[in-house]
Amino acid sequence: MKLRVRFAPSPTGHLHIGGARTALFNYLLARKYGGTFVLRIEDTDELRSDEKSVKSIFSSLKWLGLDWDEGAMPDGTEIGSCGPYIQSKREEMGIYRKYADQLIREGKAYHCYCTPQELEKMKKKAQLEKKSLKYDGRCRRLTKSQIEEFKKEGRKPVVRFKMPQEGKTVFEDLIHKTVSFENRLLYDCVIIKASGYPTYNFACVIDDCLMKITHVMRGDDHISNTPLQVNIYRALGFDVPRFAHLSMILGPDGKRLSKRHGSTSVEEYRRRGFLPLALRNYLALLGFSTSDSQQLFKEKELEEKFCLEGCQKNPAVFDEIKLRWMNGEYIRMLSREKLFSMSLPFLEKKGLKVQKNERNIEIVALQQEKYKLLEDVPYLVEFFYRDVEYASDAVEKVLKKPRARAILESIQKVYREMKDFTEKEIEAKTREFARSNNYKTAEIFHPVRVSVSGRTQGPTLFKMLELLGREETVRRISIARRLLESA
RNA sequence: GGCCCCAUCGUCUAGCGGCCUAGGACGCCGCCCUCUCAAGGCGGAGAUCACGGGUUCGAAUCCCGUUGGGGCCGCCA
Repeated sequence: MKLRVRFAPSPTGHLHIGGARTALFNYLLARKYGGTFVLRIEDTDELRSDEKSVKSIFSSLKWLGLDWDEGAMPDGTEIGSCGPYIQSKREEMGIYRKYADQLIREGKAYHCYCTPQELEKMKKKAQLEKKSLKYDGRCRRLTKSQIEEFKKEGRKPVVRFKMPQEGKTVFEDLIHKTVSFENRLLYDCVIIKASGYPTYNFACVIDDCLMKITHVMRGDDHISNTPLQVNIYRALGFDVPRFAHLSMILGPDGKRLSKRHGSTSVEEYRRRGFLPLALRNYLALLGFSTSDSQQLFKEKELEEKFCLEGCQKNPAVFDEIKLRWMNGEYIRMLSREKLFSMSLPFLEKKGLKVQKNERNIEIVALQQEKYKLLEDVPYLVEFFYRDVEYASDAVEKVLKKPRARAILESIQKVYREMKDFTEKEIEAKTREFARSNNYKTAEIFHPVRVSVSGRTQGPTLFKMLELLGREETVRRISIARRLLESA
């Protein structure tokens, strides 16, 4: 049987890091074994689901390069023969209702007329008596007259699934091995809400079955849902799929990753200049590793090396420092042209309108090894395009050195008289100047650097001057000299 | 509180009974390279394998317990 996996987000916000990791692992598993990766939208929460989130999730998945073979597509169409792939549409078709009715007919489910307030009271009471908080199943055996009474009151019932009350529900998890639950601790969960919508646990089972999903890979916060679902599969006479529960991703404080830990949506990482392949690589290493603990994976290499055996049971702390390192690695692997085009939006955001030409490509590439994020690019290149802002520490520590004034005056003259203002020539002339005047090279290099860039750190000096051009170099040295005179 | 899951350097992890005086990666420190900053190269610190019992000739690896952390306990998914 061909492997089929799915990613089934609920559209209640942007794609979260944890969701992205789940999607990635499903994608990798499908690619590795030549299976099918299905995308299903679980929008059965009528209040919180919205179209905007669907769009955002699509765009994040697409950005990460996690293409799906089947399911809802960004243009509103659907691919595949198991559709619709959006649960609200499936609900409209009465798919869930049909199976719920079947269960009721077979005596495996029943109507429950308890109101939320009554359930709340029940829970409070149980709490006081230190009993289990689960629903007590009181509506399992309602008399005809009781039902009439409720109907007269206008109560809208939910449908509850009759959970077995003895024995154990056991399943083999591909990552956790055998997981077992006592049935008497399970409870009759709601499968159809009063609104007529299915609950997650029900819709999920129906759809995974109808969509012929063979492997359900998801976060291990779903482990406790699994016995419920297994029993629903069985009651319906469905085959139970294989489960693989992935460990959680935690924040630095060891708590489940959430907004208060900083950026948590893929969208934010994109905005900050992380590269999709870098994020993908990093995410893959949260809960997966090869036997040689490989860190960096080339394109397609993850698809080849991914396997369930390499998946981790224990939770992983999300380490942005390591992600940044990895992002730097990926930025360094970019071609100059690619680096430039990817940097453009970030330059524009900072008000730098930069044409695509050889000079500008070179300017951006000049400090390629320094960027950790694309967001770093504008700051590191801005002085090429804007008036220099002299950093105070640079002025104090370098420009105000006793001999700097005289040196700047002389070297400016040298530059002014040069014919070919090229990297090689500038270096030759500058070194020659140092030698004949008995200066240490550093005495010249540093003030020149600060003069043209305003900073003590920057690209390699002579290339920087060449790119700035003779005019601009000379002009900036003048500005620096004037600054010193007025100081 | 009940149930479930988990437990190797600060972090991600290798390890699946002897090769482990525990390997790699990030981060940290030092040195080298060098026009600065990076990048790169080399080296270092960093884990009594949570703790306690077993099993075994032998345990980070298997079993039990304890502790700690996390998850779930919704007409949310």
